[in-house]
Amino acid sequence: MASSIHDLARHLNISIGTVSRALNGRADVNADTRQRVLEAARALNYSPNQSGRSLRQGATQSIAFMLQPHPGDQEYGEPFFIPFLTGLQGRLAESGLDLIVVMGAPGDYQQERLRRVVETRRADAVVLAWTRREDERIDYLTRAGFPFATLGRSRSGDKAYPSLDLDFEKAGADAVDRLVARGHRRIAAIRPSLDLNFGYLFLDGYRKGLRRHGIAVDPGLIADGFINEAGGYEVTPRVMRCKDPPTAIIFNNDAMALGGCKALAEMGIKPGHDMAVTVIVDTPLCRYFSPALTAFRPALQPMGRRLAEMLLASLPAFAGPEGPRIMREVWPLELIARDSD
Amino acid sequence: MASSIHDLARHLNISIGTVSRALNGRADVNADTRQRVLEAARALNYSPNQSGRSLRQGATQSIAFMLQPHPGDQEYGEPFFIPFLTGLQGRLAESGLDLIVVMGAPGDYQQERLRRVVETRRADAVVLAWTRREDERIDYLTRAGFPFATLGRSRSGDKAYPSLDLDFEKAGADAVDRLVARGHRRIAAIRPSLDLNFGYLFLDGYRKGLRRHGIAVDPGLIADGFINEAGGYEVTPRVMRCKDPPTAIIFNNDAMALGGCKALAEMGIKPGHDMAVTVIVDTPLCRYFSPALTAFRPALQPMGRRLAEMLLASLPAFAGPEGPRIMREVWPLELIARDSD
DNA sequence: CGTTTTTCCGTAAACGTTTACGAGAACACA
DNA sequence: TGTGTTCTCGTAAACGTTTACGGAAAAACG
Repeated sequence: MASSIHDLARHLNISIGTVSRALNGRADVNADTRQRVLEAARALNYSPNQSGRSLRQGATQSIAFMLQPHPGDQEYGEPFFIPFLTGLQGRLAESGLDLIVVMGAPGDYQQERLRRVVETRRADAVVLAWTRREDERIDYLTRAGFPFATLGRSRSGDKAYPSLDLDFEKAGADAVDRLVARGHRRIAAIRPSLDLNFGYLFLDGYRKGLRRHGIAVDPGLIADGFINEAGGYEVTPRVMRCKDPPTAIIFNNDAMALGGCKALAEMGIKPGHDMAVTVIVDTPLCRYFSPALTAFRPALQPMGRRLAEMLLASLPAFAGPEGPRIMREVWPLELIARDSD
Repeated sequence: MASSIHDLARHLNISIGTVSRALNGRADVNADTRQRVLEAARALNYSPNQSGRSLRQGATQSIAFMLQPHPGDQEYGEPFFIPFLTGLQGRLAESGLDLIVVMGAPGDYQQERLRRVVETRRADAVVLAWTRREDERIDYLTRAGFPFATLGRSRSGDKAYPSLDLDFEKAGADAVDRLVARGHRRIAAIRPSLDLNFGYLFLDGYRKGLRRHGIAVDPGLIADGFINEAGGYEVTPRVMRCKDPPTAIIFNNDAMALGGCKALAEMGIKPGHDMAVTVIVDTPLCRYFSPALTAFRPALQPMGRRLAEMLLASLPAFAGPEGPRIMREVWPLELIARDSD
């Protein structure tokens, strides 16, 4: 079934070396022979065996994205990543690279899968998401000298890898600004309890926003919960039990916001009416929820493209004339005002 | 960086053949030597180079899932697949197989990507979703003799591949039953316009359901639209312009339902009040939409596991003692009654 | 002790590529 | 014609594995 370069060579009565050179566009092959080789390749439906090629070249021509379902995602997962991956794959394909998405089991946080990908050299580089403040994966990859890029930052000092993140800090501050402008002074912040770095960035922005308006930060208005609906449901009552309860809540995650709204509803509090609700990363759920939730939206597909470019620029084999470059970018989130605040 | 089997052999002063046999658990190696090999492998942090192994064995130990963003999915994608993939990967991992998700560009319908995966032998089998009634991918894979399984059926007669599908026919009929029981006689059906097979199955069930109750099928109550929100928005008014308009609509897709509800709202029609709305495949959007949409829910994660099992059973290298078996299953959808009907 | 069997291991080929090297032929130039 | 250069191609090694084969040593058996 599989036609190899040997079949091609035999069919054309030339050596496999010449066939390979012709196929790979090397200079030292007669224009006429190259033509014949290309035609024969088409005719015999030849395409190079990736294993053979990878083995010889020491490169797999593919980039791995580590996709990690959160333990809570029993029924449906993150719609977040699909457009990001679409952008990523689009740019990678332009450079002849395949994108493979490596799934891990929920909750094992990728260490095992990641090691497997790296050690068996299944990909030439990896892309990580859900970066944590202290990220073992980043440490591991740096130690192993394996190329990677991240969607999101970590706290780690060394900046030896490309990364693209959203400006959660600014979004947090902007959300506060907006709420203050609408008359709120008691503003709560609810974020994921995991070590996810964006949770810290968000909180920094939230605090900065409050300070800008001379509002004291009340620890009673800040709460952490598991990053899903149940987490939001569980933790929202906590800030409501504050002696001086909030009139507005900023949720750092859409699922948590939905859980929070459910809790509020059970307390007889109506979002958009008795309580202003803002969520930091917009998803379709925010748009369709009732009331539609005011949210900050990322440009996912362009981000995917951009991170691919940054990764490529950091790889010697793909970097331009100036050689490998490491870039870090922070992209803005766009406020989508809706009905919940 | 990468320690090879040669390093191991040199370090232990034995031949690479023995090392390989020890690692692969073959019988003809001394228990003592095996022990030493395993320890050394641990110590030197050895793991086999996948390219070398694949080349020699002619198998990559990985299964590809073709993930295809629809052209309409600009901002967010299908949350549908993540739990399915979680189940799939979980079962595959138990057999030592990696799951790689191959992304394609939106709209090219996988032909190119699929060919690439198959011809460069990047995976040992593939899993397809979004099966069409006449599916070129299935034809191609059958012709190429490449192992695969599908989530969904196609019309094609030969059943030489494992497939798992949802019982859209029964769901369509059940939806009609339920609506009739609630007093509706004018029931519309809106489904995707692409050749997606589930659209046909759904419509068959819908018709069967109507007939069961002696209701004539009115072509004016059936409409096709693009499988996204815009499609639902565009096509819903069409059935409303029917001379005897429907009092209920069954949508074959969540996004189309949301677009349809938007169109209804603009006509001053309130789902759950002036119009019963049912959607065939439930997603979180259905749950959070207002009114919450009555929907039929699939058991995605178990389906993923099961399809993995079926695929494995069809592969000679993994089939049990009875040899390769081809299975086809159709799973029920569970009715989740909510507020929209 | 001789013979057969078993246990264990080394040798080497093979998987499908790419590529360094060298060599023959053609060509240019004097 | 002799020499140097350029084109073009074949040869063979290498990438890291697995595995068929054979052989030496040990064990079993008479």
